[in-house]
Amino acid sequence: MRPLKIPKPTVKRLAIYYRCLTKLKETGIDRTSSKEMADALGIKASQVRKDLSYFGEFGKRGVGYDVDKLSYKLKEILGLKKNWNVAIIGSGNLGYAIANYSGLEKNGFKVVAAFDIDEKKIGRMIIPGVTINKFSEMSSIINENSIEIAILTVPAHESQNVADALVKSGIKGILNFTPSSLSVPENISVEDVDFVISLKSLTFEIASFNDNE
Amino acid sequence: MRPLKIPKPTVKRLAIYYRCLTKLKETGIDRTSSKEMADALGIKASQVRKDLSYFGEFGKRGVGYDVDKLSYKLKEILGLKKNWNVAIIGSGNLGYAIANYSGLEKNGFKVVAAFDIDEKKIGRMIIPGVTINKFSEMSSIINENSIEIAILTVPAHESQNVADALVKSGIKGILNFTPSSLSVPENISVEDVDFVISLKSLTFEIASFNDNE
DNA sequence: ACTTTTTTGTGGTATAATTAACAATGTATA
DNA sequence: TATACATTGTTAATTATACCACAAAAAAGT
Repeated sequence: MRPLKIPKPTVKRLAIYYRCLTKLKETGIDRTSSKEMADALGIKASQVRKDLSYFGEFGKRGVGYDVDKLSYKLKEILGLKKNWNVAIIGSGNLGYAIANYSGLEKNGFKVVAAFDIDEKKIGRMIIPGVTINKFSEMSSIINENSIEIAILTVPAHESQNVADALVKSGIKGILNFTPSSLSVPENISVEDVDFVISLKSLTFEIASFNDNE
Repeated sequence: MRPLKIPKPTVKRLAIYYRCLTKLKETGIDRTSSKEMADALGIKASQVRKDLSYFGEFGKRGVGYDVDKLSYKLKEILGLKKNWNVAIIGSGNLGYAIANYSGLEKNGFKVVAAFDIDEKKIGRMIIPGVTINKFSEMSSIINENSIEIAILTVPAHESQNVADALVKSGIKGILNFTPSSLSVPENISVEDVDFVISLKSLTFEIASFNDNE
């Protein structure tokens, strides 16, 4: 039982600290400080310490943090001590690209199933060893493979229906690449990844910068 | 010259309202309200009104908003009245998937150039009519085609170097798909899209939910 | 042993974002 | 025309997040 309410931005940063520590480890550095990490990430040292303080005391005053130890703690906090089986729902270009992204395996996420509605794609492999299945088999395959996370890359107009089916199949979290706001029960987590929205934030900033010069 | 400081979350939501209005338009609805939009998006009506109020008065009291008019206003605010030329930097799976994503063209973003370091890829087409070029040609091609936005999908260890080159080439904004915090001059906008971080937010939530039950 | 330097963890403060509340305004209708 | 209802724009209140400042602790130097 952990502290009840952790700010969302804090969670995102914890994942970023974890990545930062992994990089330090690779570089052979085994001790760091809140300042060093903060500078590398373009944030304030106090922010780093505050974020960590929600979960315990991981450093030594006057010294800093042991890279290995802090890294392990964050791994634990983020739920990354186990490997996660994920399914790709919608095996178009984007689904394919994500399934083949090396960062997934490297971070403990294993693509163990893929689905599509297109008859032509059924039976093909999305990554070596993982064939694309029909939606009708989704529920059973998700259960048989203990898949807890779905990566949703279907067309927008199908997203809510598919999400409903996923929830019924017992999925715990959805990484939503579709441009729809999904409604799901409150015990199901959804994370939206919407790069068109990000592009438009970009155009807003570029356009207003020009306006203001 | 517009109101100086608009909250970042507001900008993101403006883009979401714009999409919501586009959908309403397609459905043939020509009038809406802050409540209707808010409910569709799972937020509060007062949030919608507050966000819009930074830019003017677009509705009629007692009545609501004209879908067409508000949609046009948001298009204007977001800098979407013009079409934007974008370049794909790094033509791997992800770059390919993004270049071929129909949502880009639909929203006024045109992929007019692509780049890669891999000799085998140079000369191939990333989308019909757009061939992949060497990095060495980046600067001239960006200038000749008035490209203001770069979509960065190179491997992490190259991202800062490439970003520096992009800035030198006169790019205005970078959509950063790499897991690095880029440092750029303050007149350059960067938007990070990092779905591994989002995945880890998911595992955090799923794991802590289990802990707390 | 004492002083200086470093850096953490944290309580309090400042800033930012969201939400509520309501007067102002427009529509519908009896 | 008067009354009830709907919905905006905006100010005020609340909540959330980020930042600062400093005591506590550890190490290093004198």
